[in-house]
Amino acid sequence: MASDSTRDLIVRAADELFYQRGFEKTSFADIAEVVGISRGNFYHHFKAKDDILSEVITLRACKTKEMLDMWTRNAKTPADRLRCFAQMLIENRKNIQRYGCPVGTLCSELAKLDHPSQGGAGMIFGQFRSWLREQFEALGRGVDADSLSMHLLARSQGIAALATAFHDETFIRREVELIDTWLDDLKQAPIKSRSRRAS
Amino acid sequence: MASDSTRDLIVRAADELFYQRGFEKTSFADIAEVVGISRGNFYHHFKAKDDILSEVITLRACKTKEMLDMWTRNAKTPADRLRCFAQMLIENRKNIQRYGCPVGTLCSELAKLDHPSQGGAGMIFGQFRSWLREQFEALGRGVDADSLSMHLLARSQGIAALATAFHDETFIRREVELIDTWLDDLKQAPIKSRSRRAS
DNA sequence: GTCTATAGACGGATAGAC
DNA sequence: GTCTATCCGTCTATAGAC
Repeated sequence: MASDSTRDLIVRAADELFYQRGFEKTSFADIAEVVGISRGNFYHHFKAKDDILSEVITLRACKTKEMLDMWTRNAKTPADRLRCFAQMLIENRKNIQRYGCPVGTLCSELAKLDHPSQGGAGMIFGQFRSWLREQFEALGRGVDADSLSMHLLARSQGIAALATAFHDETFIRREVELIDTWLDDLKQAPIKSRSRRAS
Repeated sequence: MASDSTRDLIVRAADELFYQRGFEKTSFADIAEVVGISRGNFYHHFKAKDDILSEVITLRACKTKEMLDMWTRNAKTPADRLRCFAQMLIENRKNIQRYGCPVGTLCSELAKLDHPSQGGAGMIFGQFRSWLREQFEALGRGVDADSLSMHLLARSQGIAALATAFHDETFIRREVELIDTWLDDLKQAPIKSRSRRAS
């Protein structure tokens, strides 16, 4: 994975550029310039731009798995693991304010392009969704674990979106704190997430 | 605003295409084809693509104002008005699942392009933010009205982002119901939004 | 004659593909 | 390195209103 082959260098450079400039806006020349190879050399490794995108998605899926595994190892309780997820927003706050969430913005762009790799990008969301669901299940939320997972995932996406628009770091910290509070309340309160409306 | 002048036809067509395909991907030829005019004709009305974007943002700001005014008129209580906002996600669910939130995706794209109109697009978020804050203030939340406004705005953005990725209409409805419940709880509970961590 | 709307052709630049 | 397609932006020409 951390190989230094030209092919891997291309994928890693494309990964970064797709995030910072978007898929459509990133040209072969941009990637070649970063890697330090000629454009002609390119088609020796990838015959089309879409092929690079596929590999970038695979790379991101691998990095996501590594991160989730690390959280699973380092944090001992499900609640702490969920807090790791929320904390990610603070750790990556600079990039999020500039470029948004790497997964969310890629999915959004590919959706508008109606690109074949839409589903692949969405699977990275699926990785988070499954991992979060496992944590909520371990927290004794067997019934609505998936709903809670999607809810938390959505909150993180919303925070990223507004952080990009308003460039407000305080907002990120405040919302992450709200998530932590929500997780605390979740442990005490019984099943409450859906149900009941006052009307 | 609802004029049929060629200029307005261009702006309205661009508005739709920017939403569906993205700003970068939409070409003059695309817009001209929809409007039914020649490309050469274009530059009599707009001398650059960025000028169209500016007008599209202005148009969207106007439409947003009209919508907010309508909610203010039609719903009598602040709580009902806030529910109108959440309900918007359900009403626009089809388009949201396909293209995401018009405001969020435009802001995200312009941020990656580092486009001069970034701020203009962000101002549409600002319209929602101000209007929501007014409702929370009217609800007796003078202190944290802006935080609550940003929180609700973020939730709506997160819902839109995941709805696009997973194409799940049930998820949208469930999350909107959660927002309604949250609004109900807000009326009863005193100031609770920030504060207190267990740790 | 002047002004405006429209059309179409041209050129420079760039991107993707080979 | 080249080839082709596309796109942005400019230029010129035409037609009608006033």
